[in-house]
Amino acid sequence: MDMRKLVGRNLARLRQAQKLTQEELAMRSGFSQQYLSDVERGLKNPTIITLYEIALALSVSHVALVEPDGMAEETAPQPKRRRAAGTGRIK
Amino acid sequence: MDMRKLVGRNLARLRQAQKLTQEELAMRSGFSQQYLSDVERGLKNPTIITLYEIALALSVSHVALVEPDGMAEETAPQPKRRRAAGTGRIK
DNA sequence: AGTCGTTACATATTATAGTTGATAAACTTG
DNA sequence: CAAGTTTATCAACTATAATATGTAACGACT
Repeated sequence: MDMRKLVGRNLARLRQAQKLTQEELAMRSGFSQQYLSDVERGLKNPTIITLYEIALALSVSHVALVEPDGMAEETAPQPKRRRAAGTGRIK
Repeated sequence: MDMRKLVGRNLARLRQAQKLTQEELAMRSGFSQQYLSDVERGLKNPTIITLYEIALALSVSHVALVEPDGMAEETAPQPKRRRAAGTGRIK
C-alpha cells in the first residue's frame, strides 16, 4: 500500500473533477504548481497539515484525500519512512 | 482546525481502546515511545506514510486517524505549514 | 509549424519531521 | 506509602519535506 500514490490519485481525480488546473489549485492553496505535480504523481510524502491545506483549497474534506479509491494495489510495498538518525545527545 | 490535535486525539483514543501502552505501540510500529507521545499530544505533524504505519501497528484504517472526532474545535487557527525556504538555485 | 496552456523535471536551499538517549513527572498498583 | 509502570519533556542529530526558480515536455488548437 503506497500512501503517496493513493493520495496522489485522489488529489488528481478531485482536482480534475472540478476542472481546475494545477496552477489554479496552486494559487488557491499557496503550494507551488510544481509541488502539486509531484504530489499527484506520488513523488511526495506530505504532512497531515499539508494534506489538510490542499483539501481546503479544493473545498473537499481532508478525509477524501486519504480514502481508499478502489484501485488495485501494486505488489510493491509501502515506501518506508526515514531510517535511523543521530544519537540525540552529545556523549 | 488543528490536524495535529485531531490526529493526536484519534490516536490516543484508539490506542487506549485497545489497552495498549505507548511503549507497546512503539514496539509494534517501530516509532519511539517519545515520538508517539508527541504525536498524541498534537506536537508533531506526521507525514501520510507515518500516519499509515501507525494505523497499521494499531490494526485500524489510516482513515480512522484523520476522521473528525466530534470534538469542539478551538478558536485557535490551524498551524500553518513551513515558511519560505531557499532560492532553489545558485544565481 | 507555431503558439498557448498545462504538466513534468531539475536543482539548491531552508525548515522541520523523525531518531535517539536520558530522565522527569505522572499515574497505577499492592 | 513505595515501587513499578506509563507518559511527558528535553536536547542534539540526521533525513527529508517544502520552497523557489528555471525550464523541458506534452497536448490541443489554429
